[in-house]
Amino acid sequence: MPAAFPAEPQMSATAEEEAYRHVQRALRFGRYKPGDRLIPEEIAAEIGMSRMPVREAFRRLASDGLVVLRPNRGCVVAGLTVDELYEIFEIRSVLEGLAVRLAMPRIDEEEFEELERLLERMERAGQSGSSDWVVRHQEFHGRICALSRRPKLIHQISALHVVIEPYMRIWFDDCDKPHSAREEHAAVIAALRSGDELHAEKVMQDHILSTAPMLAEFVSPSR
Amino acid sequence: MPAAFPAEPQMSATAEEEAYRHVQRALRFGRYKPGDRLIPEEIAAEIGMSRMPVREAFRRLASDGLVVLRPNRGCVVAGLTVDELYEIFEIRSVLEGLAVRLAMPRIDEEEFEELERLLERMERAGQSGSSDWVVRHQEFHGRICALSRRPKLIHQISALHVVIEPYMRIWFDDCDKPHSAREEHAAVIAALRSGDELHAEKVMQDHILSTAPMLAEFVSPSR
DNA sequence: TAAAATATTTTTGTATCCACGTATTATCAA
DNA sequence: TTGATAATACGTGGATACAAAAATATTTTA
Repeated sequence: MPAAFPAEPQMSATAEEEAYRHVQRALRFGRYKPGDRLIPEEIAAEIGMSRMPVREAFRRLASDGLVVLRPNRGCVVAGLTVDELYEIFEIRSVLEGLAVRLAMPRIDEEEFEELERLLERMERAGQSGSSDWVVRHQEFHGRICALSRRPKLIHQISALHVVIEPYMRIWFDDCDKPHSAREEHAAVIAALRSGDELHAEKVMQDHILSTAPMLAEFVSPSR
Repeated sequence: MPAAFPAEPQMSATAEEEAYRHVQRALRFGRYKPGDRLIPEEIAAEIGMSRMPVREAFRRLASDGLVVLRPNRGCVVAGLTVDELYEIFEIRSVLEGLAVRLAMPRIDEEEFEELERLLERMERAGQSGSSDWVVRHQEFHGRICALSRRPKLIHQISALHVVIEPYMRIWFDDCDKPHSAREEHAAVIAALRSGDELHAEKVMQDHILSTAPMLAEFVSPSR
């Protein structure tokens, strides 16, 4: 089974890794809000370790764009402006488009059925209103990306999904109807089945770009 | 003047920043080779600081893919396999293609002339055989990306250029003839001038993908 | 009331210490 | 000799205490 996202839980080897996962998780689920200050001491105490590994984790989180580190001013939860959100969706559109193009030639029937199962799960999560939908949605996109067998590509796309996850949650909670997502994603599968790589790439690009405006209302006006 | 890469030198505010720049620079210029171990103590002594900021810098460098951090085994200079190199070029092709597409509508005559000047500089650096060519080449691509006015996009592309820089240097040193680069880059400018966004995007994509195979011979067989 | 001076809190970095994993070397048996 | 194994040196990951510098908050002064 190729690498996919969301990343499956994994025993954390080092303290830094634990701190990284801990804070990332909190950010993904929106436990910290944009602008919140993250105090190394507090977080260290929370997980039961010293400042050092937490500070190291901050560097990685900053690199991921989840957090902003300003000299002598500490660590603050990053918020996205509307422009930044659009930019991320533009980037996602070409990266996931590429993933689709590369994945296409090697998808077999079994994998198509897997994708359809994932679509089903996403649909069910959506109807039950649980914000599990966001995870299922990531799972669906992650599965397709995984089929490209491009580790770096998968990693980059995954990182972008993490950044937008909090906004996806707010969005989904606010408009709980399963909206047009079902058809859009079904169309992606259909395009994959078509055998036309460039067409499938385009469909994925359009799908991603079409969701950006819907989300845009829910970004924090911060920054 | 919009942000571009290579990043212009900047007073390092923190020790971590200094360590980060120091090691990144060494890696870009190939002072450390893939597989080399980086010992925090040594590097700290080299710059005149303690281990902590160096360790933090390592996390960022690892996040950039310049270095591999394995638990209890420390920090090792990352090397690219041929597959990874190709993957990076695939990613570059769609990201820089996107940058071109977005930049196109807002390029004015002045900026075209600037690009032509940069092309000229690159050409001269190539003829003089100085490995300055690599920097000029980055400058050219960086300028075009900058015109897209997408900070995150620029940042991501820049990070990829840093990763491939050592290989570009080896490549250039080994085949010092100015090869077909001149025409390729002139074609990019021409495509930008054409006013056809999708065509320009395609030209940039093809340009980038065409250089990958030439470089592929020079990747370390390490990993 | 506004500006200046002072105190406080945070952040950043240093120095030092220790437990533990890894790698290397030396030792010993086949 | 050669291969396995034990001893050792080294580096890593982490803790902790401390100092300097910067930012922030508070008080004093004009």
